[in-house]
Amino acid sequence: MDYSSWVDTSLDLNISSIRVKSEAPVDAGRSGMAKELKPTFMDFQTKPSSKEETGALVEELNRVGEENRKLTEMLTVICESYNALRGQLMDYMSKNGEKDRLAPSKKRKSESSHNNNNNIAMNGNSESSSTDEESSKKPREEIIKDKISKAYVRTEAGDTSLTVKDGYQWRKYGQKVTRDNPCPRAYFKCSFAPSCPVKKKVQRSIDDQSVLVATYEGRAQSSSSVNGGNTSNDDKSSKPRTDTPEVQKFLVEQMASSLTKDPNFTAALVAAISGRMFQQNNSEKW
DNA sequence: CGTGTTTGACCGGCGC
DNA sequence: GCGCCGGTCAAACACG
Repeated sequence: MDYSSWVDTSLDLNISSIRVKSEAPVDAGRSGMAKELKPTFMDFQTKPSSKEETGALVEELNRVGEENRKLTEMLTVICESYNALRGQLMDYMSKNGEKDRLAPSKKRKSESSHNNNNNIAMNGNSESSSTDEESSKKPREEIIKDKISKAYVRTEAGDTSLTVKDGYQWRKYGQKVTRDNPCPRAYFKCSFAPSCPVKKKVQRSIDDQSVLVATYEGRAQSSSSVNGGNTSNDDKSSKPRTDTPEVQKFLVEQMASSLTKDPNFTAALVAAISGRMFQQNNSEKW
């Protein structure tokens, strides 16, 4: 999936002060970043007084703080957009789910009945799939509460691991070869909190083995854990409390954490900031 | 040494 | 009741 096509990665950050020291003209058409940064570097060669230095550091601190604040705001917006998009997707899936439910299933009786129960209980929210083979031995009330959704993740060729990077922490507790798929199925528990009931199953698609099918089960308990791994199991009747500031903050922190750990994101961020600096330098000059 | 993974054993539901 | 099957447990192991 190409996320770059979804999100405009150009950052409107407050980085203008970075270029304050760079007064030397730069040939934007021909010079690269190394050339461009050279005047800034040279300026640091001249020794400022300690007062000036402190002022510069304070200014830098303020600038970084402002960047941090803007990034946080951006993440909040992204989070909200994500939730809105997910809602639309769920609506769409629920419409399609109606059709799927009418189709007869070759699965075992308990599984098909269970799926129907879930579809009803979840307002058609589960990602309906003819290959859905969820089985549950949970008490009735848990079945009603639990949500099941699927995610399809394409992996690189040669990647034999059953790891789906979804930004959450999982602990593998089992692996099993199932009857209808020669590829082993891995079982994960949410490791965010010991009491978190969310589980995940990951198995390669029997049709396309480069695709991992991740099945999310259950939902985080609202009291004991804020949101450990409930990635997409909410529905209209029981939306996650993303509207509370605490959860908003937690979600933002989670996303920031997972993003900053991603080298691709940091590289993109650096590129975006560099590009922005480059642009602003040019626009100031011209 | 703490944490996460692996893997065989075990358990419970279901069909026959 | 028995066997099959999916799911879970927990001891052993690997790793940083």
